[in-house]
Amino acid sequence: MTKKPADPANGSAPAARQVPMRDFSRSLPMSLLRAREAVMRQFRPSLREHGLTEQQWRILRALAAIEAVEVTELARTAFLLGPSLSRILRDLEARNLIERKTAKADQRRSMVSISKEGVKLMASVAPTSEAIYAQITSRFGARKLAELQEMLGELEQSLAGLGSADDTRAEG
Amino acid sequence: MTKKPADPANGSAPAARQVPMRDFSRSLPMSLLRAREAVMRQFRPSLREHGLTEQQWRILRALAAIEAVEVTELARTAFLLGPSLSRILRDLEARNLIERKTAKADQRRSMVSISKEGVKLMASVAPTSEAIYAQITSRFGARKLAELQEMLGELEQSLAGLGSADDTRAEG
DNA sequence: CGGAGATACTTAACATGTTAAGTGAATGCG
DNA sequence: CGCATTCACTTAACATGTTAAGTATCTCCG
Repeated sequence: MTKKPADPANGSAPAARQVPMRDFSRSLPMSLLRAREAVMRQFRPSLREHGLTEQQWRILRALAAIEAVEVTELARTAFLLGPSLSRILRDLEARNLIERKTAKADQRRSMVSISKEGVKLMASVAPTSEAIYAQITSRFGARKLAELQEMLGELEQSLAGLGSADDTRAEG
Repeated sequence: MTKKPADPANGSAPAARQVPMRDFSRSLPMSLLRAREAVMRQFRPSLREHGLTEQQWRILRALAAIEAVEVTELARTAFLLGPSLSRILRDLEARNLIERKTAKADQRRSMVSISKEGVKLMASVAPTSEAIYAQITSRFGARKLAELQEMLGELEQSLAGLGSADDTRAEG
């Protein structure tokens, strides 16, 4: 902030092209990000109408399939970090969409389950969500979709255990 | 919050399995999220050592290839929303990693470029970054990687123009 | 020329991502 | 038993994602 030259013809001219790298727009992380965004863009409006975020929806879906889970396992299932999950559960509980009980055997654990209201909300969202998914499948092709997911799974596998030894994140 | 029953044998018992849906852990968004996370986990530690976040690194890389860009085009290139970019540019400018000049012809536009310091930082990060990318490529297979990215691109294409007509997001 | 509308950002507000630290409860071991 | 360690979460702090609103500038048409 010492100076703010308005004259383009001086020493502070852009220092571009000095660090050759791959075209980052074609990097794997970018490809994955763009693809995921393209997919999520289809779902967000519908979720939004029901007052749900993508992550809240993930949690409800994870809970709908089971009786109750510990927070830690829910984090693994919904692929959320502990702190995010903690906040979201607090909000979902305030909205009476989920219920929490401390485990009898281990006072540290808290068992989370979906409430009747939560089930009702899910029931109202699920049809649209399934329809959108079906449309995506039909657009892209069911076979190609299966192939893609197969490759994504392989990618995940091939990188498992490469990062730092301590995986803070939720992964099976 | 009217009641908080501790007794499991009552009407508030978990209401699971009442909304049949696909196993969400196998949904496309989750597959993409997990795959991307597996990839990014490889890069984050290195970036972190250099005091950069993933997004800051994207911006620097986008800037390294050109003389200067408008903020809006940079958003498109780095695939960031305007508000995110606005904040990050403020911080990167404070750290003297980028420079900004108001465009002469149009006072609304601001031209962004990487600074000499920014170039130096990039030069110190790039080797590790490239090495990690090479390792990922080798682990997964160069051919498969190309295939995967091809499919991701096709997925993106097949969904283009499906969402709401007004695409706020940065996309070509 | 002048003001309505469009543009290019920026700010604001709220939710999540990410890492580190904190808290209370369980475990293991001397 | 006593206490250090581990465990299951929660809080805190900072950065980004996401949508809406605000600001300054520019365009264009009457």
